[in-house]
Amino acid sequence: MKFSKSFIPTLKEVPNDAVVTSHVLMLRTGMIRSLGAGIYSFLPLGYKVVKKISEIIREEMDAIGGQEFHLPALNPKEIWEETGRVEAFGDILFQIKNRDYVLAPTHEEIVTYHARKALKSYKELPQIWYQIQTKFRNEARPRSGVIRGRQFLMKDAYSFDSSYENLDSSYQLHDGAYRKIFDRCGLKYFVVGASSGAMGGSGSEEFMVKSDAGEDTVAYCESCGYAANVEVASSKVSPKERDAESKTIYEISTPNVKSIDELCVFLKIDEKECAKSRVVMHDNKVVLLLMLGNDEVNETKIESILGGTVRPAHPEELKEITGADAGSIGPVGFNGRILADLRLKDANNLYSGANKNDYHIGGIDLARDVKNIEYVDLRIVKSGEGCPKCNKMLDVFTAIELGHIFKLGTKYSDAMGATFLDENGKENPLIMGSYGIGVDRVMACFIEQHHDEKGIVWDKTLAPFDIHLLALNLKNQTIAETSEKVYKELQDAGFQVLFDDRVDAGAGFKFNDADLLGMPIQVIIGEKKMKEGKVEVKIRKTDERFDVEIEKLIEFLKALD
RNA sequence: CGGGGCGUAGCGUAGCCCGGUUCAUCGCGCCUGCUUUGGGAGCAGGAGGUCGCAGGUUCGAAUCCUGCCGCCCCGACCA
Repeated sequence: MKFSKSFIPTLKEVPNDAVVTSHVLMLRTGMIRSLGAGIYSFLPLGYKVVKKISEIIREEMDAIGGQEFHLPALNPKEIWEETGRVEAFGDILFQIKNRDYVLAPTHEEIVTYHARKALKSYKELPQIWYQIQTKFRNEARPRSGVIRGRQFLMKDAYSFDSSYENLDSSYQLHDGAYRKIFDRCGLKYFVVGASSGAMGGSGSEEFMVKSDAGEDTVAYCESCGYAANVEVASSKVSPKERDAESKTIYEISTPNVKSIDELCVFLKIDEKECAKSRVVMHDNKVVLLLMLGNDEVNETKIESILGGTVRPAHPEELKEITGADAGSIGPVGFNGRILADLRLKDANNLYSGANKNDYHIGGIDLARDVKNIEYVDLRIVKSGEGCPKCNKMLDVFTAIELGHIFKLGTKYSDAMGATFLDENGKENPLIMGSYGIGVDRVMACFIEQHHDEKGIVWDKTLAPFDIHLLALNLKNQTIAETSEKVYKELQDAGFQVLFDDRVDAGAGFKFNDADLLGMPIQVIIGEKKMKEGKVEVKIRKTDERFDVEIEKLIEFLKALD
């Protein structure tokens, strides 16, 4: 492809409304343009990458027996009503105004619709159906470029099995295929076990990539691979040690002391000697949560312990229940259910609120002074704490979800009456799995992981072109002729070449564009090396440069692979 | 959906508080010509604008007021 004839609108300046690196670079390299919030056009260069990713996905899906479909994005609403998901999706589901259609945000209903009509016998199972297709979700707040859009490309796959054991193997096949896909794409990722949530079913895993642009927070252990959403993650932290002797309980006047930090300063004590109280309402009942020092409460953990939703008590409620305002509340004399974090188990000589404004209590022995206390894991895991599996250091960071695999079970086949006849002629619901990959996210994540201050650094696998050929001064006849010849030879040798043949662009301009676009190899033809019958080969990733005789160029480049 | 910010040429911006002969600024890009060609070139000339939209205040609005639309960020949400 000749640059002069291509539509590759690179930008020198960073567009105003891009913040995330991958978004900035996708705009600057002319791979995408925005059409509205969360809606992007893929330009030729960007679409080349999309096609490369799609091809890798196809190969790996085909390798596990997947069959590619192309299902409509425009769906009759009544099919979605069969599973109750019009309601479940709510505002996320785009609905067509002048006909009863919806724009599909995923395709469980549609594959189940076809399966119910066509799959009748256990002999036809298992089936793996997939497609690479545009999905629509009316996100309240699209962000981070292509990472969270209202329209996006997704590979979605669905498996149909005759038993849960067979579902397990379909699921394992996908797990393997996903690892191959992300490996081949050159992504550094990790796998997080997740609860399947409202999707239903018995198990699921998320394929995640570490990124500041991420929307999930995960705890990850580099050394053993432990990974968990911070909502459910635990860690090894030392509990408050029990002193040999318990002091007697005593009240302290602590005017205007509200926070644990203020209390520590005021009393000249360590935060590990303090028990922090938080009061929440659950099912109209009061629950006091007790944490060591400044440990933070994990809302998700409480909700799974208590069941149902929990909200913080209002200031008025606090006053009524405890007799004090936030900052002076404590477990001693508290009338209600008390949950304490495991770190506080049977601790003594603690300081906490006195349930009386401007007073705290010292010398608390939880075993002695507080009755009916339940010890559970309530903490939010922090970076640097011990991995629950191997005790090495945990890292806590945000991550982007690239892929998700679910064991669905019979949620959709039950709702829609998709059944098959087993060996005994008995009718059973199809047992399903569902498996998704965000194709544009793969692209964005690759860029997040593979760039430097000059631009993108592609690997050969996903690069839009293998080689960026730069002819520096095309007004020089020799260079013009040589570069044209080299361009042909490289293509004949099977390389995909982007040939910067722009006559009026200066050398520096071309170098910078080449570094920005980031093809793995640059072949530079200029007067300097030309005199010796040589061209320069530059490796984008390492900035290594080689002077190569023109006749030996192809041979040299092939050896690089 | 709550909070914040922004909207001036393709991109990035100045002007807005304090309305009027700096009122539409500057840089990049674009077009023409010449020069230049190993790290985002130089000179000369040129094109490009309903100042997001609608209303209002005023003799006069990019500037003040109201409403709407759009975009970005934080949060909530996220099968």
